[in-house]
Amino acid sequence: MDEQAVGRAVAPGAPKGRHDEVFDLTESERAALATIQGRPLQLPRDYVLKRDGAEPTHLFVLVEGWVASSIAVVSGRQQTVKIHLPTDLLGAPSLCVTRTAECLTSITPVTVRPMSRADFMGVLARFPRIAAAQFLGAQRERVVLMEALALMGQTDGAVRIAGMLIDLFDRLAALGLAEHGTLPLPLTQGQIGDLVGLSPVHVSRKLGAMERAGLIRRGMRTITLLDIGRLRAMTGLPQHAFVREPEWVNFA
Amino acid sequence: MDEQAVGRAVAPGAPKGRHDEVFDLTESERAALATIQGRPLQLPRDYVLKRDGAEPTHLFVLVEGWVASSIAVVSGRQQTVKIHLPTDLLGAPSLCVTRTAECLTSITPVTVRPMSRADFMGVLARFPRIAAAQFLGAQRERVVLMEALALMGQTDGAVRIAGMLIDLFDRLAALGLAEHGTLPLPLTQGQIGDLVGLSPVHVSRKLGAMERAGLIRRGMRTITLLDIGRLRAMTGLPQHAFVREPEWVNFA
DNA sequence: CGGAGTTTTGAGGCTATTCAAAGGTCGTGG
DNA sequence: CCACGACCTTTGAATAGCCTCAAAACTCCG
Repeated sequence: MDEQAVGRAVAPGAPKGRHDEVFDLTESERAALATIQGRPLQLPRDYVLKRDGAEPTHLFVLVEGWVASSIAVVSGRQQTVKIHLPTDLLGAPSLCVTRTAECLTSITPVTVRPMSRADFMGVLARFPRIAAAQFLGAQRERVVLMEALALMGQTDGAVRIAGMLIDLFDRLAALGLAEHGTLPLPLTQGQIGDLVGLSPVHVSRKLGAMERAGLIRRGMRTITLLDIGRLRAMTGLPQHAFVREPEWVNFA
Repeated sequence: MDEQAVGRAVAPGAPKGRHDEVFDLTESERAALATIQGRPLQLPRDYVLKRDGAEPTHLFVLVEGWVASSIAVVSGRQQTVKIHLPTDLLGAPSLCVTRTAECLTSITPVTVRPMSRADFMGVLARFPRIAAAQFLGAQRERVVLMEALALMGQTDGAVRIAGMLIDLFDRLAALGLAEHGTLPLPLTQGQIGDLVGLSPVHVSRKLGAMERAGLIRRGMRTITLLDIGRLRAMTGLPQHAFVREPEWVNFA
């Protein structure tokens, strides 16, 4: 029933992206989102897009590459709370505070398009469907964070690594960037440690053990999940179906 | 310049609450939120308001009492991801999924008002300021979760307990329910363990050590923070100022 | 007063950490 | 093109933090 969608042309200035996740947007909605985005910016690896403590004047749309969002705690340690992938909106959590809560750092070379917070909120005010989609998108991020917190608090290192791999696999697969269980993994073991709350040394040990157990196979900056079902079962978390065009949302 | 607000009467059906956190709402906005809420429901302690896996057909506004939101992981363990306090909106994260992600359980006897998700989304569609406020409120929850995740992943048990106490204190103080560092704490040590990712036994040891160190004093179902500054410094996290009536949000 | 649930304390074991050093990989400059 | 240096990964050994099991003391409520 959706066959014609396959060949549907996408207007050049208004690409289909994360904003269409909940509702199929109209041309004018898509155009509004496109016009408030600045020119694409290319940035090298390990570039700090936004330092925590700064004033959150604008957001970014991630076009290409990976970006880590992290929070510094006591004694020089930091937790990476999210790996952002292409089409993600960067910096939204800090809209609610006067000084940025998270530090955004590129993991790979990246392309981003900046967007002023005033322009973004203006679009939300004028387009109720976009506002609803962004509200539900923020709730989705809450669910992801809640489950990450559950793994961090209640499970051991191997399970947390499994959870991270499953999360990245699902999101990359949705972007068409992971096939047959193989995904790019441009993270050092230290960066994986920041993500799952382990020391680099222990990440090395656990990855080695998981490879010997036949759960994964490691390549150069890639990793293959050999038993996705078993990795998912290790976490004990459900695989969520996210809402699309819910019938309980109506716009007069 | 806001003097007259002090004596402003509040319409009985439309109390000032969490929804006014970002913007001072108009009477019609407040009325719209009030009319979609069902009759107050009184529920006993340890009552499951919403089991994870169910269909998320409605939300609750918490009027009175404490409610835990938790997620079950492998092997019978569960992580409490948030303690909800009066005026909180319950169940919003699950709006984005087809089966509820979190389990809501009352910690104390509670009063809640149910609200259908369709009615709630209808109000968001009709009132852009409410939609913007809810969007920013969801981002605020993201920041709170990100910081909880950072503590869970990177710090030891004493720091995580300190973070939990500071969070509860700040939120209870904003409600006028904590004075001079003393707050009600109707949680068992097992429930605290679910919240900070420790066993009940270890919670007991750490609380004892913190009391001996002069950081806290324990009463019957209350706790007194004797050195809030030091407890806050232990976490290494900033004390956020959340936005109120930001000048970068305009409604035509 | 009795009983269920909660808190405290002790002992032993497991997970993960730190420190340390060796081996690999990659990019860069000679 | 090779050699070097920086960074990353792996492995070992000793230690710290937390868990489980277990039992005793306490609290609260019926």
